[in-house]
Amino acid sequence: MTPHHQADPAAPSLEQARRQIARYGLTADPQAVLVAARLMGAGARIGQAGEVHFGRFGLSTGRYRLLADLEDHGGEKSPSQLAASLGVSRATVTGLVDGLEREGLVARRPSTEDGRGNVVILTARGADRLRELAPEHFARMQSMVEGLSVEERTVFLDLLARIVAGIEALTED
Amino acid sequence: MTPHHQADPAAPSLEQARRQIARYGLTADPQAVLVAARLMGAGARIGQAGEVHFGRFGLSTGRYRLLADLEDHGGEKSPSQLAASLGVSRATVTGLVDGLEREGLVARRPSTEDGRGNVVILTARGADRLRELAPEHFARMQSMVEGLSVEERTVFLDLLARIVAGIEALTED
DNA sequence: TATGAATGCTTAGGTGCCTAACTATTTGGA
DNA sequence: TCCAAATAGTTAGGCACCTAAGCATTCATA
Repeated sequence: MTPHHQADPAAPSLEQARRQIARYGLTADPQAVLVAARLMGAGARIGQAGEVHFGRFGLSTGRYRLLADLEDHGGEKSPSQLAASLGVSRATVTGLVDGLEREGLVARRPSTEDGRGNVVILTARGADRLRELAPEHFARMQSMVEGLSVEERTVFLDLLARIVAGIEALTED
Repeated sequence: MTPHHQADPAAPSLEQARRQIARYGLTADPQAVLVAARLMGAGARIGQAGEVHFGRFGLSTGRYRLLADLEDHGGEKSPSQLAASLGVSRATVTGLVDGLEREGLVARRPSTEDGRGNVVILTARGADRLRELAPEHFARMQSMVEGLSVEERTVFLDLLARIVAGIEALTED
């Protein structure tokens, strides 16, 4: 490793934050900005790693979440409900269901109660897929946070929740 | 708020984690799995919020990062260098530069040293854009983490770095 | 010196996510 | 009762990201 090796793009330095703030004569706290920047970088990293992880099982993060949510609800749910519980738009659910249906992991049935509505059901093949990936999935999830003790994980959960609550500062107004 | 209001999709519960693990007779630690799941959810949330945030200034997260990186290096850098420091593929840089060039925020010039290479330069318009968005950008970044004290932020940075180091557990092998 | 390997960038095609607009159906109020 | 508003789902178009494959140019070496 040379003294000038490439810095981790997900981990901007405090110096960098200080420099950026100074350039425009602002008064923001460099440490606070650094935390925000690191979190954004970590978020991107985690997202990409998640796609690789679920890709092993022929799924994506979105498709896995839809499948798991379906299983958690007796294997049957409307697209609108799925959109609400996954926190994505209905259009995204349409796309996810299209892909999962193509692979036979879910199926669409017209709703018996509402002529406008559909119901997405988990097929046997879909349930199988979830069962097959579970051991490796949970093992890897667990090893990801193995660098922290139980106490540290508790602290982390608390701090993370409080920052997540602050995310709306980015979007509000 | 009703007693059965929709749970935050980014915040799965410990109960949910326990249930999923139990369903397949596994022995994973529910708390560890919860931390991993919450982090993945937070990552997605932050990513979306970032797009909204930068969208205010006619940019995206990727385009902002490219612009800021360019400014940090004297306003001139090759696509390959940009890809390395942003942590994305060269193909992605091509797309980002295409968009930024269309809006006149950067320009492409052939490299004088390497006939194969380009140099991306920050235009005056691009530097203006960065200067205009800086006050609001840093203010919002700061408010995002305002729920934490300085000491808590330090702890958070440490814990986050150690979990980020564990991300490769999701991808390795 | 000539040629194959490495490098720089773009293109093509895929996925996920979004918003906005469109169709079909249901619901509710004048 | 009837018609407008709300709701369910899809489609269309956009952006960011990826990998793989394609050119062009430069480098290294036989």
